[in-house]
Amino acid sequence: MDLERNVVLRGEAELGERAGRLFLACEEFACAATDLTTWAMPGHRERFVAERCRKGPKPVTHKLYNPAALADEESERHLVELARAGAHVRICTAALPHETILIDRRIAILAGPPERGVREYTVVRSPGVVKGVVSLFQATWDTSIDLADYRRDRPPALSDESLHILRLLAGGLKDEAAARRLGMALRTYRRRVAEILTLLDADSRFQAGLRAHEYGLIS
Amino acid sequence: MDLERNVVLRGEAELGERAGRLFLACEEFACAATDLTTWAMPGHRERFVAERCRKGPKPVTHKLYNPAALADEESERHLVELARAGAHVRICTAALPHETILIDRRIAILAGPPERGVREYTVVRSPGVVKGVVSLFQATWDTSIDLADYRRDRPPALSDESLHILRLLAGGLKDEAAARRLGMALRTYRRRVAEILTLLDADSRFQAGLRAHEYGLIS
DNA sequence: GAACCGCTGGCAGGTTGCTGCCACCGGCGG
DNA sequence: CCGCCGGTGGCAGCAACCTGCCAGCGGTTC
Repeated sequence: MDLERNVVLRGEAELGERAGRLFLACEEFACAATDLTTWAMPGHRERFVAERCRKGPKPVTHKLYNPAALADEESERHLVELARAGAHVRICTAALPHETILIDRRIAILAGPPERGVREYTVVRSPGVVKGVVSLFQATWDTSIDLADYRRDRPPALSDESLHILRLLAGGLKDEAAARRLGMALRTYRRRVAEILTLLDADSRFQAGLRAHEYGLIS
Repeated sequence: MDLERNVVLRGEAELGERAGRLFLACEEFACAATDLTTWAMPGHRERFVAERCRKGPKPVTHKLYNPAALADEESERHLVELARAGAHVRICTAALPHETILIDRRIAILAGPPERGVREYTVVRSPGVVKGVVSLFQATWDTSIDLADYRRDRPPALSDESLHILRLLAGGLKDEAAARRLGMALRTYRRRVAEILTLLDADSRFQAGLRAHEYGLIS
């Protein structure tokens, strides 16, 4: 294979099909993106993740995002769970110039702007180019801040529903009563509570109450 | 019996023996005191309370205390539990001139200053005197503030141990681990936590965490 | 010393909270 | 139409937490 020949893929579907296998058997994985929608690949990503879990040891993973990646509750929780699963996650306040994936420091995938709704992805193997991209990534990484540190100072973005649940918890309601109040099943309510605990980095409900007030989410 | 003849009792023991039965079968009970030590009657009070419970309906109870009555954790918890049991409790910021008990608006017991460690109690039945005392009590009561309102604005007085427990809870430790850390049994630890919840007026640990931070008891 | 008292801690049985599993449903794309 | 996917909710089993009961222990009083 000609390392100097770049391959251009159009759309996430093609990216998933043609480059998917690259994600499976790698030892080092790095990516940079403004938010989580970039590499979403609906219907593909989940399968990759599941398959990679089965395969063996997780790759060392570095993920770099703009603050937009934790603008809403769901995204933020996703990041937190990534970090909890062992990935290194950092937040970069400067706009990320080009969304990028790096695999084993050998392959780079650069995303272009969307054209007529479809984005182009360029797969680069050229050692010279990849080395340059890696070093740029590294520089950006070094000046970025760890997710945990970044999150420590600011309250998580919570949906109205989550805030409502916090108020019910603050009112001392049992799960049973609170769920009824919200017109949802007990199971779902507890799911919500668990998600909130995750966002608040709380190991117990006591801690959650503490943090909630600390962040001014209640009063 | 000559209603105008006052009876003077010396010491709490004599008070308990001679006046104890008065507490048992009353419908209305009111008392005013600076703190909880006043009418402690160690060894007697418990029996009265237990017996009165067995007897029948609780009397309507009004208790008036100085802020000193919630200076320490144990006293405050006692007041909270009184209130929870149905007693009306108010806090009077002015010094209570004379510690007083009123029974069914018919009998007044006034406590004098201690003499050689022993206090004198005067049991008054004179309708004129009692009426006057009742109206004075009523006036003081009216200008005093309900326990719940009084407590709402200020943090409860917590012992060092309780604060330590709060820190452990804030650290997200499980009861098991926290108890071990404190070198106490699980049962005792949970007792402590329950006591703290009572003082914080919390129905759940979430609420407790909230209040703890609200009162600035953590950071 | 004996009786008493408050506190402790073990135990047991209950409630509440947590979570993995799976069936179901509604929306969406093919 | 079908299949897929994300979200929901029932269920079951477990973990955590809550409490009443009681025996034991050390300190106080008589």
